[in-house]
Amino acid sequence: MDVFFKKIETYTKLSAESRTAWEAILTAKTYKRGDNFVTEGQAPKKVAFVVKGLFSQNYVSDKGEVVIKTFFPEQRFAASVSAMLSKTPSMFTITALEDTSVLEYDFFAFKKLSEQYMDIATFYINYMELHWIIEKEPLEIALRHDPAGKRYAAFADKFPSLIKRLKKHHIASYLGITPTQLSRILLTNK
Amino acid sequence: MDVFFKKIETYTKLSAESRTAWEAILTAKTYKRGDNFVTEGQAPKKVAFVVKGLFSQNYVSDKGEVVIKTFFPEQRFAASVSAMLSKTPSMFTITALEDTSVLEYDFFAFKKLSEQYMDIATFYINYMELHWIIEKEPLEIALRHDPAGKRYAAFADKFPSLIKRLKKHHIASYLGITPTQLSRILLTNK
DNA sequence: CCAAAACATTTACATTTGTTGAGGAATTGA
DNA sequence: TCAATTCCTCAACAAATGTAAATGTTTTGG
Repeated sequence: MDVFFKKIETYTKLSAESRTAWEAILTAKTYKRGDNFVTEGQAPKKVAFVVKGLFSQNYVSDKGEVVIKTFFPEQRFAASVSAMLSKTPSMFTITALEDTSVLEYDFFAFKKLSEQYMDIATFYINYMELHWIIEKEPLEIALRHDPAGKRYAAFADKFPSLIKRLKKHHIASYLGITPTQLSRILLTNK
Repeated sequence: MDVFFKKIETYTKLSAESRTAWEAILTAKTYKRGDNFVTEGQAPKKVAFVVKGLFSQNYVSDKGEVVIKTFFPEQRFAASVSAMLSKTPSMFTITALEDTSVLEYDFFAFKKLSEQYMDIATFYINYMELHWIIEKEPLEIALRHDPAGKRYAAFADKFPSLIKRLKKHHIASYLGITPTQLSRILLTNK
């Protein structure tokens, strides 16, 4: 539990009441490797803070190709946010790539807290600013402009430890290329 | 001015005080086609609500290739957000593709208002949720997975009026392809 | 209105990436 | 442990996209 609020406070300081209120909606859970936290087609309601382990958020095309959008390692908040916000079935599945223990909470309960406690609203704003804006802007350019080799180098540079934990085909799926192409890239960079 | 607050209220209802406070930091300005609202390398501070006209936000690579990340037509809020948030030089330029009239305000003055007035914080949250999460999630998948022809079709489908206003090379730049390739795609789809 | 600049298309060739299928290595779960 | 499964790499060929250069059209600013 401490690790949770310690992480929260990297976004903004929390009052004691806010902490207590948030604590009240937290539940500890574990997911075995291969388990889904969110399943495509269902309307999700929960956010999972990853204490230990690793989730991926992925889309499966009609042809069965898997495209990974994001990895959620330790201390990240995993959720299919746009599905919750629009209360529609999720286009993504969130899967445990490793045995994963989390602290879960109901997103709408959280939203209510954010309307009640200004510091929780501030957390939410700061979280979105960092992870949905600051981190995504360069990525959007790279996806349009950079060849996969360059995107791999950038990913490896930013998340060296993740690279070691991931299967190659997961990395390929995140880069939007086939395992074949990733093999070629790794050959070239050797 | 009315069109501004009318748009705001599509995100959340605003109290009279909030409106007055926000109104106080608004300035009307115009940009001729080709003018920059934000220039790469500078630390921007302002947000521009587009009343009439069209901006593009683009990145220029070291080789001089232009990659367009977003278009800001009427009633959108144009800004290089991550540069402002992190108070670093912008990696993007925001340019007027047409003669454009805007209502500008200082982003940090706005942030202060959002800490003071809960309804302005709610606007900011709702705005980010819609434009940075709900709209971006499918795009991120498409950029990784869909060939340019399919991305063109999706763009044309979602913004039919924009397609007519834009030069082909701007559309190509938004899709992350060359004008040559866009020509081929348009040939095929004919 | 007109000359200059910007834009769009096409062709030929190069590069990147995808597809399919095969073989061997690593991993896993009973 | 060990058989089954999953994973990785590689080869050969196919498709998508990039590059460069030529040409004709459109737009634009004076």
